[in-house]
Amino acid sequence: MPELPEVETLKRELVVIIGKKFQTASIFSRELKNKKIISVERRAKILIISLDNSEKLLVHLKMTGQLIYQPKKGKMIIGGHPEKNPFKYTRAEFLFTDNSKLYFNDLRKFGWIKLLNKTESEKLLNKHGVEPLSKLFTFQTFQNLLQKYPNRKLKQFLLDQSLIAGLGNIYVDESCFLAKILPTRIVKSLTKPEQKLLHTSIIKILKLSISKKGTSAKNYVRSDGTKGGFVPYLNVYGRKNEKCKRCKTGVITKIKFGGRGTHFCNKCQK
DNA sequence: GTGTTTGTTATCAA
DNA sequence: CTTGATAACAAACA
Repeated sequence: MPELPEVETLKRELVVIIGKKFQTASIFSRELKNKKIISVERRAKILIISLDNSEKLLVHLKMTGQLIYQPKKGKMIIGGHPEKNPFKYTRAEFLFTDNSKLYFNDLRKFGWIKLLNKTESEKLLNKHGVEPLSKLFTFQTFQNLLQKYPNRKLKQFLLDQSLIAGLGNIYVDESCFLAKILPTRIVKSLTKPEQKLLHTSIIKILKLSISKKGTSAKNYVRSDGTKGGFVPYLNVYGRKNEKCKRCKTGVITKIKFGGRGTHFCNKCQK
């Protein structure tokens, strides 16, 4: 599930396409032809590819999207295996004038690519809340948000993209684990030390995952098709019935909560 | 055939 | 206004 660290990884890897010019494209072909890419950025879980005419390609991978860059003579390795070309689930492909390519694959078709002008893209991006890795995400900011929605369940609060941008199911569960707080808690029940710990835990877990190039739990892969390296560092997600790495006595419990798979240690998260 | 997986939006209800 | 629940989208997998 591409969340902030996964999209951030792609953003950093895709600096290679900055300066390239579109030769052909399977979507928006007329609009993109001969346009040059001037930047690649990220906001929330959205990748932003800016063009030299102030329009932007916005990419959301949703659950199973992939963005794969193929250098001129590069070989494609997907999930450790050489992949047939073209991919089975390619939804769009872009050819640059130097014959390198960018593929957008998406098995479940929830992902999207939009070509928007400045106003439209700003409107869409501004719906999102604070970037948790920006310096705007201070403890004060976090506390103000918590106070604004006292009756929400913690997990629903953290998943709300309009409040804090970029957390998804994996990193919400992992952040709560680090902070030793149950995701099922009501926001207003958090003590100030818990709020503080949760705030730093969110930042810590996101940074750590980015340093490992994200979590390849299912379909997510890096821009060269290889997997991210964060799975061994997961403490709760995908570890149902396994022993807690921290307290060594608890068991990772998985429940359905707010319609989502929710993981926590039944001993050391309170 | 059934349930599960999840990001986001829409819709309805209390 | 807040919150919560459900469906919708879609396809694979157990």
